[in-house]
Order: sequence, then C-alpha cells, then structure tokens
Amino acid sequence: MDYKKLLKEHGLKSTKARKAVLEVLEKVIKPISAGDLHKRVSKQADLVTVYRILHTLREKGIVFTETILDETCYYMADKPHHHIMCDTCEAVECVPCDHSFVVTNFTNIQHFVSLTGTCQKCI
Amino acid sequence: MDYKKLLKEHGLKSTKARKAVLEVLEKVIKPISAGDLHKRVSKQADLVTVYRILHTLREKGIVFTETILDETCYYMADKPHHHIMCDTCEAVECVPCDHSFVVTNFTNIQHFVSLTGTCQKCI
DNA sequence: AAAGTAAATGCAAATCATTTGCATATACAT
DNA sequence: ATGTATATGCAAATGATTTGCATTTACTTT
Repeated sequence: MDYKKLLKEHGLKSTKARKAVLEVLEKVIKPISAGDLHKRVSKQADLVTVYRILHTLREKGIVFTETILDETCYYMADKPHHHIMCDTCEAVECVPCDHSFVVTNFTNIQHFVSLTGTCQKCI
Repeated sequence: MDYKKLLKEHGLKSTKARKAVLEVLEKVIKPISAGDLHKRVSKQADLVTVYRILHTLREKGIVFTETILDETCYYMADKPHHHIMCDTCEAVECVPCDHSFVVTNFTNIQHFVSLTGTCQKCI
C-alpha cells in the first residue's frame, strides 16, 4: 500500500513513524494493542508517538478500535467490523457485522455488546 | 433484599462492606464503576475492598460487568444483558440480549461487539 | 459467652495502560 | 534554502486496578 499517498490524502505528513505503524497494521490484519504495536516499531517510533499516531489514524477513519481482554486494540479496515478471539490460543478471526453472531469454526461463543445512542430527551 | 441470606448462600461472610455494596448495586440498577460505587460506600468500605467485593460477587455470578466509556462497570442481575447509554446525558437503559439491537427511545445507535470462543484447533 | 481461625478489610505502594507538557526535530510549502 | 506548522521523544502525570501485609472481624467450636 502507498502509505505516503494515504497519509497525504488525509492531510497528514508522511513520517517514518507513521509509515511503520501503517505497515504493521496492514501486515498483522487482526487488532493489535498500542503496546504490542510499539514492540514492532520501537526503532521507528516512541510508545507515546504510537499512541498519538493511532489516535490520529482513528479520527481519520483509517483504523478502528475494539476492546479485547480489557485492552484497546487497533485494526486497519475499510469499515468497522467485529472480531472473535479464541479463549485458549487467542487466535483472532474477523466476524462480519451482521448482528446475528453466526460464527463458524468457533464453539462456546461468548459475546459482549456495548451500545450508545441519543435518548429522546436529548434529541 | 436479604443480603445476609444471599451472601450466606454463596459461602460469603456477611459484612457491612458487602451489604453496603449490594445495597447500592440493587438501588442504582444500571452498571456502575468501582470508583463511583466507592463514593457511595466510602464510610463502609475502602476502594480496594470495593474492588475485591465486586470481584468476589462477579465470580459468584451475582453481578456482571460491562465496559462503558472504557471503564469496567458492574450491575446486579439474574442473568447478563446489555445496556445503552445516551451519548449526551449518559442515561443508561437496559437492552435485552436478543442480538437484534432493537432499541426504542434511542436514535443514532452505535454498537460495539466483542466475542470470544473456542476455535477448532483448541476443541 | 469465650476463644480460635479462616476470611475480610484497610492502607500503602506497585502496576499497567494511556495521556500531557514541553523542548527538539522534521516534513513540506514557499 | 528557509520558514513554519506539525510530529516526535522523553519525562512525568494520570487513572483504573492490583498486590502485600498487618490488623480486624464474622462465624465456628468449645
């Protein structure tokens, strides 16, 4: 992927830190925590920089987040979707956002749902 | 509710700290964070004690947790269900776990789903 | 009711993820 | 080549949650 072009399209400067983060996000596919991501780019970016880059990419709609094991994880995608993690080996698999939770290859499925919205008083 | 009986049934000692926590959980209905709960029982229990009580009640299946605004919140219920929070006034409303997200009284619904399970390799 | 014991609590401090402040460095337009 | 806004690095703060340890308390046994 042309990271420089992607960043420019969103009005972001093309830096080695950002390119390294994007490269990891594209490679790992599944959601990754800021800490784990930093381990892979520690030569190109400080942990704080990783956090800031992820924050920026998220507000640009390039990456999305999902809470996994109480940690905020980040993944690059065209649109947000869900993920399922094996409770034994922690393997992660994407789950399309059809709200029916029809998941193959997994048993003993546990789900967690968080919702936000605007109530009538606030409309 | 007879907190003493409830605690005894689960092999837990009846203490003023636990009774205070249970009373708040029963009263507030909606999920509450450990910190907010502690504010309401600070005379009867230390914050650390609140955390430990919530941990114990959770493993006994008396309370359940849901992550709201990146904070773990606790609610007392017969079985786990979901909640929706107004993004403006933070009012919380229960949502039955029918996986269809049909919510009245709210618009602009945003949902977040986290799933765990056992993959084929681990069965 | 007194005494013994395991469980529960309080307090201090540690931990872990995440954020903030500020000085320096760098990308990119001029 | 140079100016400037943006991005980064480092140190330190923050906030939620956990851990260690000494003390207290609930509840059983005498």
